[in-house]
Amino acid sequence: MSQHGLLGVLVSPNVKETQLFVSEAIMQRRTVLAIGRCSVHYVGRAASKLEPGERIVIFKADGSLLVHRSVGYEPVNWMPGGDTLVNSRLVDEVLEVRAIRKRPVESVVIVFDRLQLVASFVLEDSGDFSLYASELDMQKAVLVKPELLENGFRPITFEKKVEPGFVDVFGEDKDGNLVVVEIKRKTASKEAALQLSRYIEAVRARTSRRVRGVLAAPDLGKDVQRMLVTLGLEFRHLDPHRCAEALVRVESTKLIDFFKKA
Amino acid sequence: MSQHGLLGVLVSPNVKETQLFVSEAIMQRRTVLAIGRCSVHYVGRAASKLEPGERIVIFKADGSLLVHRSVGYEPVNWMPGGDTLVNSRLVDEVLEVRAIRKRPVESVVIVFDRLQLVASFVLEDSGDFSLYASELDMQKAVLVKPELLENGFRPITFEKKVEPGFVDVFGEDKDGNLVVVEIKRKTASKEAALQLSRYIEAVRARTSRRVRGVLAAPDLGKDVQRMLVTLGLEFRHLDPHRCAEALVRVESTKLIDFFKKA
DNA sequence: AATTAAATTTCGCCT
DNA sequence: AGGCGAAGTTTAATT
Repeated sequence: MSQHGLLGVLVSPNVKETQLFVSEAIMQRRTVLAIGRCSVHYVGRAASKLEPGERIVIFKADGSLLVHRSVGYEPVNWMPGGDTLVNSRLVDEVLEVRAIRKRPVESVVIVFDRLQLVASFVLEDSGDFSLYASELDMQKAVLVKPELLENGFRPITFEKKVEPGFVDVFGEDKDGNLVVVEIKRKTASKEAALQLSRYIEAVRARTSRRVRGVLAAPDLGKDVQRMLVTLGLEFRHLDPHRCAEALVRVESTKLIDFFKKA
Repeated sequence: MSQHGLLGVLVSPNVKETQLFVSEAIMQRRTVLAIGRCSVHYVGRAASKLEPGERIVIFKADGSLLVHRSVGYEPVNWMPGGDTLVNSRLVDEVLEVRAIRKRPVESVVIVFDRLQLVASFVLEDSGDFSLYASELDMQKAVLVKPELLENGFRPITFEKKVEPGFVDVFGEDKDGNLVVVEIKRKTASKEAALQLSRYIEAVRARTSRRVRGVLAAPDLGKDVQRMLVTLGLEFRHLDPHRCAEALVRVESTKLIDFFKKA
């Protein structure tokens, strides 16, 4: 296993030693943390200017960059990774770090005049990240546990291409009727109802069987219930959290098998 | 001025001293940085699990929290600030940090079993942040420099309510025709064209004068040019960057005066 | 409080 | 490479 962990720390360094430290660390594709007083200029899709102040700056191995202020979940300035090039230099007693990328063409320039803490790392991180109950996960939950939607429901396919777009889940109910299911992980809007209605028409054009349309979501938006009645569609409550629970109870191997045969 | 800057650093601390350090720093509303091996569990609007690995974790003064992996601009886990409560405790030789908030009810639990660097700060940051060339700024740019849109254009109002929605800019051209302008800061879509078309109809219903519709954007989406021709509308190239430049050249005082009389 | 529109949205998937 | 839609989207503005 290659070297990893904390590789170097500078406490209250001067600008010159910081430049040497940072330029080497970035060249070596390490993660660099810099806390200090800086100003930031961004030009690209828009343009922004951040006056001097103390911030946390992170330079990652993929070229991505984050500038964080003392409050707020979102970075005040940033640069996505990928084709971003980062380099640093000394200019008149200050440290200037430039990050530039093309497509879209944009650049972030950070100028430090005082540093409080600078560190570099190689983060060893192979841990899996799994997210449950996205819209896709809700589809899967209905497939592996159809009673979440309705008793006796038997799914046939999912993400099936029908002309106007995609049907989330397609199946049969206990009486043998075709069922088209549109799943939303948030409050379903009128657009969702109209979308489902278009699907239904496309399906009905290809069969003489009775076709039911079910909008499955945790909630219904304003006036959508009325619209569903008008369109001859049904609403079914579907809770993202219960979908997540249903998925957790299924071993991933079984889930993989299910989707292989689906 | 109150105490600020770097308040404490721990290099490769054990879990116990980290818990003491972190709990005190969070209580004092300081910014805390922790780099170490951890796992993360999130439950709330969705649910996620992050297996152990080395990450950068930031706890901010407002309760917000970020977990960053070695690559990628976005945090793998996070918590917005506001009503978030953060606390930490020792559990079986590991450090557990919990962040909980209501509305929406969600929680992030981070478990550290090894730390590489821990630090706390008070970030002194009063520097202004200004962003140029948002869609609103593009409207302003056209108002203070109408020739950005077209020679002889004279703006009358902006964000004027017309029935189907809002008109971005409303004015007259050099021949005295009414001009309705819809501004988009990105590639204009068909929807933008239809939106403008609806505006135009609403305006025409209230006047006998000739009414021109201009869609101003940096670019046109697929087939939108054809749609504009069909709808009898015009396209005008409008560059966000040039709008930003135009705004920079206008002193903020003059801009304020302009909008007061507008 | 709820709905809509924008975001330097990002990110994925499909055409 | 471009377009469409989802996101633990977030955020701000407006009804």
